[in-house]
Amino acid sequence: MTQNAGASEGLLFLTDAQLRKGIEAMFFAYRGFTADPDRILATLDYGRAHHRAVHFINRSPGLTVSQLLAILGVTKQSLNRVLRTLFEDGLVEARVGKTDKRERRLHLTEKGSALERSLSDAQRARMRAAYRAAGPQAVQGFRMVLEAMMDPEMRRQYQGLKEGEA
Amino acid sequence: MTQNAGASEGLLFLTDAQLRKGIEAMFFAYRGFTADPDRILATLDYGRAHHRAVHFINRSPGLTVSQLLAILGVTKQSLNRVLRTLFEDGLVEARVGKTDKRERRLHLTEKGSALERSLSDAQRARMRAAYRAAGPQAVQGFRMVLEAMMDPEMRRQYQGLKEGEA
DNA sequence: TTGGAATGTCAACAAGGCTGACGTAAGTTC
DNA sequence: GAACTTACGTCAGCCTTGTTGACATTCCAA
Repeated sequence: MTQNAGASEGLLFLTDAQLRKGIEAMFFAYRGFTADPDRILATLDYGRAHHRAVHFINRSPGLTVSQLLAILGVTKQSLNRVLRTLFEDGLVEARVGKTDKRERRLHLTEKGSALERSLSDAQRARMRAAYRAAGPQAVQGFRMVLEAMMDPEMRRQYQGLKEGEA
Repeated sequence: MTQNAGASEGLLFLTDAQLRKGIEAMFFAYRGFTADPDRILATLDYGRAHHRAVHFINRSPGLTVSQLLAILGVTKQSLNRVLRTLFEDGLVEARVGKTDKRERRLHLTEKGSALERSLSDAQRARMRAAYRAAGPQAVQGFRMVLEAMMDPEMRRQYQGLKEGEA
């Protein structure tokens, strides 16, 4: 079991135990991944749903409600509840679409941007630390495996902004 | 901002855009990660909470309620709701501790094992596919980054069964 | 003009978190 | 042996975030 590598191709290490280890790694790491933003959000009476909305509005300013819906994969009723509080609290504003007036283009206000920054700063700090600890090689692999794990539709969303600036 | 790489050591690639890409990778990949079990669970009227419980009971048969509590990081009331249905449905059984009779050692029944297998088969299949697509190198890195992303306490849980067989 | 798309909204419900309070059995300590 | 603590369960109530179903409005497009 120790190192029965070198079998054929590169499928060697795919024992059930190895795979289970990967599964648990996802589980525990995701907890860490959300822990810092969660702490900030809790003090502000927001939840992860707000975080996600703010994140993607920041990523793609001017996106429409239905685009956001597709990214988040929730029902419009669910999203609307969240968006409403973000409007009310002045974190997000909606501008009527120029060509199609039915659309509501979503943008962060200054206040919304500030929250987004504080959340993503925290999350980036952890990500940065993990990257540093693991090294450049590892980061490549990390991204490759995660990308391969996505549903094709989500992979498209992920690559949407592509290497826009990455 | 474009490519101010090559700075010092290996921190070169840690632009905010790169980090954000990593953050989104986690988000979208986690969705894929849970998608297959979720589908199975839905048909059985169970949820992720049940999955998690079953997973860790399978991993460490005979663990106590408080150990499970520590791993899952939820309140006992919350866990109990889930455990109760698992008892009622005959998926999990509790045996009184030998040395300490206050403890309830948790075990999967045959039925519980069957569910666990069906869930983890699905999840492993996806993990296996992702690993294959990404290659051996990548898997190493994937695990390293995830591990570095965990809270120390969780990392201990993760390493608890350590390379028990991995 | 008519159908469908984009959006919002009301209502009701469920899962799965949480807190607080209380109870019981069984170890542990003095 | 009394008193404290631990392991666990339970009742009650609350919150967030997801769901379905139904219905209304506005506007684009054929």
